[in-house]
Amino acid sequence: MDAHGRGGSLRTGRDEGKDTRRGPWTIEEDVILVNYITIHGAGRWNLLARCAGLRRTGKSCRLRWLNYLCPDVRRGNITVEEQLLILELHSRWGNRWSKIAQHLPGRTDNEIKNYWRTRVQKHANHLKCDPNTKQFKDAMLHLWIRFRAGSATPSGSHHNPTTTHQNLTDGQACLPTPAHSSIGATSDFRDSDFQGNETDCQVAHVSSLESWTSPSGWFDHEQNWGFDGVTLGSTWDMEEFGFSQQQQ
DNA sequence: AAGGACTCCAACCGCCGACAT
DNA sequence: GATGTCGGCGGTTGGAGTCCT
Repeated sequence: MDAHGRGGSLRTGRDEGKDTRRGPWTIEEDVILVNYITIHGAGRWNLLARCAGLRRTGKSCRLRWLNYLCPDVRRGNITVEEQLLILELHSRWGNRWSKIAQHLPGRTDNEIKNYWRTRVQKHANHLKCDPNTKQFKDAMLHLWIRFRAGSATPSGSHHNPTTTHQNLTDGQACLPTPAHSSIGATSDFRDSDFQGNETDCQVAHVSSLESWTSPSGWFDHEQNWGFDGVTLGSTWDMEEFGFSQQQQ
C-alpha cells in the first residue's frame, strides 16, 4: 500500500464526511454499482454513491462505470484499424482523449490514453520520430501492410468487405461494429514489429498498391481514409503514399 | 527457478467549466 | 456576483502480470 492509500484502504473522505474506500474495486462493489445503475440509471454520481451504499466517491463510481462496468465498453486488444485511427485523430486533436474516444465506439478515453502513452510513444521513441509525423504514420501503415501480407488479416478474421460507411456525421469515424471486432485477438503491432526497422520511419515501402484493400472497408473506392466525406488529412491519401514509394 | 526489468492498465489526483443556490 | 457542488477531462502513479537473463 502506498502513501496515497491505494490497495483498498480506507481514509476519511473530505466530501462525504465518512470513511471512503479507495483502491481496486471488489466484485461486491461492482455488483452494487451495476445493480443500482440498472435500476436508477447513471448520473448524479455523488448521490448515487451515497444511495447505493458504496463507500466511494462519486468520481470513483463514475470512473469505474465508464471505464469498466458499462456494457458498451469493449474489452480486448486495440485493433490495428483502431490504432491507425487513433494515430490520425491524435494528429488532429492532440491529447483530447475524450474527443478521440468518441470516434472509437466502446473504447474509453482512459484506454486510449493508456495505449498512447504505453505503446505509441514508446514506438515513436524507438523509431526516433514524433508520433504525429507523416513518417511515423507511414511506418505504421507499412507495418500494417506487412502484417496483412502475412497469413492473417490485422484484425483477426473479421474483415468484412461488405462493411459500408454508416450514416456518419461530419468527422465521424467509420469503424467496424463491435460484432465484427476481434475482442481478444492479438492484432496490434508489438515491439518486435519495430525492432531494427528505423528505416521504416523514413520511407514507407509499398510493393503493390494495386493489391491494397482496406482494413474492414476503411478506405473507400478512392482510397481515402475512412471518414465519410472527409479525407483525414492529406498525409494519409494514397497519392502521398505513392510519393513515399518514389523516395526509396 | 529466481529475481530484476519491463509493460500494461486501473484508479487516483488536480484542475476547470457548468450549474445551482 | 459570490460561493459551493458536481461532472468531466487530462496527467500521473503504482500494483500486477509478463518477459528476460
